[in-house]
Amino acid sequence: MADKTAVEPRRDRRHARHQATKREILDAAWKMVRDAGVNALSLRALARVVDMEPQSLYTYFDSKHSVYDHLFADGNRELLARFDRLEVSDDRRRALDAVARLFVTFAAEDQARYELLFLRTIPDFEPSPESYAIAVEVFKRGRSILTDVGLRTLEDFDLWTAVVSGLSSQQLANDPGGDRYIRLIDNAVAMFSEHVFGR
Amino acid sequence: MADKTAVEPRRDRRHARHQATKREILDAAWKMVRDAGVNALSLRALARVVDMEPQSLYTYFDSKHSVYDHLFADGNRELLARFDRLEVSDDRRRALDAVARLFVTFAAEDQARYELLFLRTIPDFEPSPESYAIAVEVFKRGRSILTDVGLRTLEDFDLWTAVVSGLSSQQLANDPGGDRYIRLIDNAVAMFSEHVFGR
DNA sequence: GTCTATATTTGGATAGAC
DNA sequence: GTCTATCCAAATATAGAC
Repeated sequence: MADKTAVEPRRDRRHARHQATKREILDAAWKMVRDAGVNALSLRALARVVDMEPQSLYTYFDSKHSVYDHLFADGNRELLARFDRLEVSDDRRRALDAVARLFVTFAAEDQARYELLFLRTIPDFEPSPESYAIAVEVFKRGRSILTDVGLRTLEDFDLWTAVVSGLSSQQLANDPGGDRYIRLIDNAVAMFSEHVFGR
Repeated sequence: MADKTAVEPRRDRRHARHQATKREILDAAWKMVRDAGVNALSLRALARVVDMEPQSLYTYFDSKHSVYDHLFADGNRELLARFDRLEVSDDRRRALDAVARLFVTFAAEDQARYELLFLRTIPDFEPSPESYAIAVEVFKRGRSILTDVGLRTLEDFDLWTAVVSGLSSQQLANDPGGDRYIRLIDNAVAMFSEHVFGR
């Protein structure tokens, strides 16, 4: 496929244009789900926002679920990128704190994204294998950081994810836009760390 | 209102019949949301199940949101009842364990109910004041148990709810029907208890 | 209290012209 | 790639007969 684009530059530009429009549609979709909730997304409304007829969206997406699928991939790519940018401290407590903060912040930023990525709230939607693969990468990356700082058993890892996702979901549910639970990260990490590693 | 029913017994029976049908509809609604997710509830489908025309449901509920509202109240009443049945041990660790187990079990039993009660996942739905009052009662009851066992600050309470809701949401998301996170309750309670109260 | 009839809106999706 | 035209199904909700 890469050779073709070298031979036919017009293809390239056409492709780029296509991708740009697709991106524009997805950005609009993000705005919609953020404003009204993941389950309030409709193709008609989406088309209106990007100033198209609803039918034209099918040039870019096979179905509504395909739009969701791209959002799902988007979100996971963003989270993965943040993990990749993370500098993991040698100090265990610092490292754990950074990971927790990264995740809870990511979650708290966007309720809709959190729902889409971590809860199964859209009837009949499940990510395509390609999109799911990104989510698996995210999981692996998170897990490997924690293994590096000394978290050895699955049980400890599960306890960790429970604490971090608990802070995230409580933040979103009880203090959206605030920092009531974000402020607890330090405390929570101390609790976890002391329990698993001792003082 | 109570005097009226005393004077007109027929009213009583009519009322009882009405309530029974209403209950039947709500039970069917529970089954639907459990099977297909909270957002997949439709009045048409609901009517089909209870063998009615969709329009007849309006005799019992003002709107679809009113159905959701009754489910919301149902769920909270059930949780409240379980709290009321709970015998709180004098031993702190035992008491905390019982509360955590009560909640996580309640959550794990029914994904849809959890979503309805604790996540905001239905576009535009919010509980009526009357239904919300029950949720507040639940909160108060949980909070008072924890205060009784020595949990004094809001911060500690928030940390507690984060841990418990974290176990719940992870159980539902990553091991529905299983006990991967339920098995961690003991461990999690130990962690929390040691951190807040010391050994 | 339940029905028929119907209004109204909205939704996802396809065919085919340009 | 975008449009017009259109389909079809489903949704919530109301009016009025029985």
